[in-house]
Amino acid sequence: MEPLTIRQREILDFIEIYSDEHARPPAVREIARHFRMASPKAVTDHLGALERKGHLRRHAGIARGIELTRRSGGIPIVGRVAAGQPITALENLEGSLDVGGVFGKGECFAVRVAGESMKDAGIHDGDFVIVRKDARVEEHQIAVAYIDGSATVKRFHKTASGYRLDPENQAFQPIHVDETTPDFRLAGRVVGVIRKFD
Amino acid sequence: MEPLTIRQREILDFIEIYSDEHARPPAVREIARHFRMASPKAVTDHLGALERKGHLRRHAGIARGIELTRRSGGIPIVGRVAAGQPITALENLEGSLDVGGVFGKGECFAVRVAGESMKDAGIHDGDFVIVRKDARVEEHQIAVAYIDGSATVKRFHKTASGYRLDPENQAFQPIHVDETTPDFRLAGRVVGVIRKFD
DNA sequence: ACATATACTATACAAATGTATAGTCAAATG
DNA sequence: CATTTGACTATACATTTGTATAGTATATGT
Repeated sequence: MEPLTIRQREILDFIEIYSDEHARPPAVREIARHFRMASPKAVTDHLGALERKGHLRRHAGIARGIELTRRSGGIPIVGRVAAGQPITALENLEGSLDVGGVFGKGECFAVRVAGESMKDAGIHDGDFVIVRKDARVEEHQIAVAYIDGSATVKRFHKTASGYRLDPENQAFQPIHVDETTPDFRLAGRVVGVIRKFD
Repeated sequence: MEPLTIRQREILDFIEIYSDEHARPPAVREIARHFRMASPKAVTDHLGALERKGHLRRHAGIARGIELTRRSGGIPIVGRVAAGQPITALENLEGSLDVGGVFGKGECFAVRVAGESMKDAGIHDGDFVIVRKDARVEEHQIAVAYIDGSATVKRFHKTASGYRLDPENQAFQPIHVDETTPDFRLAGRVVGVIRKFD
């Protein structure tokens, strides 16, 4: 997707925040007022660029006819991850979860948990963990890591030689990560859990 | 809260559905068109009534200035429940949880769990359980019940003399409910759990 | 040097939209 | 039976709002 200019980013952010706060999109002149622009044309030029780059759709003639294309269907659910593919590869998508704003505004995705290796943290087989890509993972926080083609949920620690990924279940062993570990990457921090009954 | 007439309910429903589908509220004349009304005044009369009854707020002079008061912040969070008060009494509200559409469209609320009596079901202290008021509670499902002024999360069973509410933790005892139990009521079925980290 | 894109100002116009006045009809209410 | 309320029609008006034309200035790439 074509990159945004700084100004376009600012305006897109404003539209998102305004939409959240007011439950309706802003009017062209409200955007202009916020950025102290003297002419509505300045805004429509930006809206045209943002529409061309695929970030929003405009409905001609109707008041506040700005429709954001992202946020429309919730966050993607990532399932089992095939070797070598990035964790958010479209091939792995199993649907989406409309979680509203519970888990903040960062870019999130959900992973369906397989197995009971985190049961003492209250994370069970079939649960969805919500992962924030932009959040830094600090010592002792729960994270999703990507090791040699498969995703795993574990508690994160730094060690002398690299990292240690602790399960929360005595029946499982910690995973030690160092320079020799093939294809290790942190996907993001776990910011929540969702379980659905029936 | 003052009850709505059939027509007012229809119009409120339309505004909610339209807002979901378009990510903006409808215009007065769009509502009129949908209901084949010849005058916008018919709609503003209804909007006035809906505003008076607390279901929406209008912002004078601005296009599509209808703000729904319910869905504006997600589902309500109910905390500790004082004796004799209904579980959704305004006095008990501790905020709200914007859960989007994950748990369906029925009327939901969230209860913050206190204690570990359901830990074997993966429901822990501090978790939010999502309760659907309109869902029937069947044998062996998890439900929120309201007993003599306090809310509790338990697994539900019918017995010869009434009901049994089972904890999912051996350290706790089942609760037996019969005709002598004061003020027993099922609040709704638990359709999900949410846990937030940090 | 020239074309192109970004980022605007200034002004104008028409359509979309909120709101109001005046009145009708029927059902509910005291 | 008079009054109120709900649910409208018909019409009008002012504001809000999207959109367009014309033009300026700056930076970027060819």
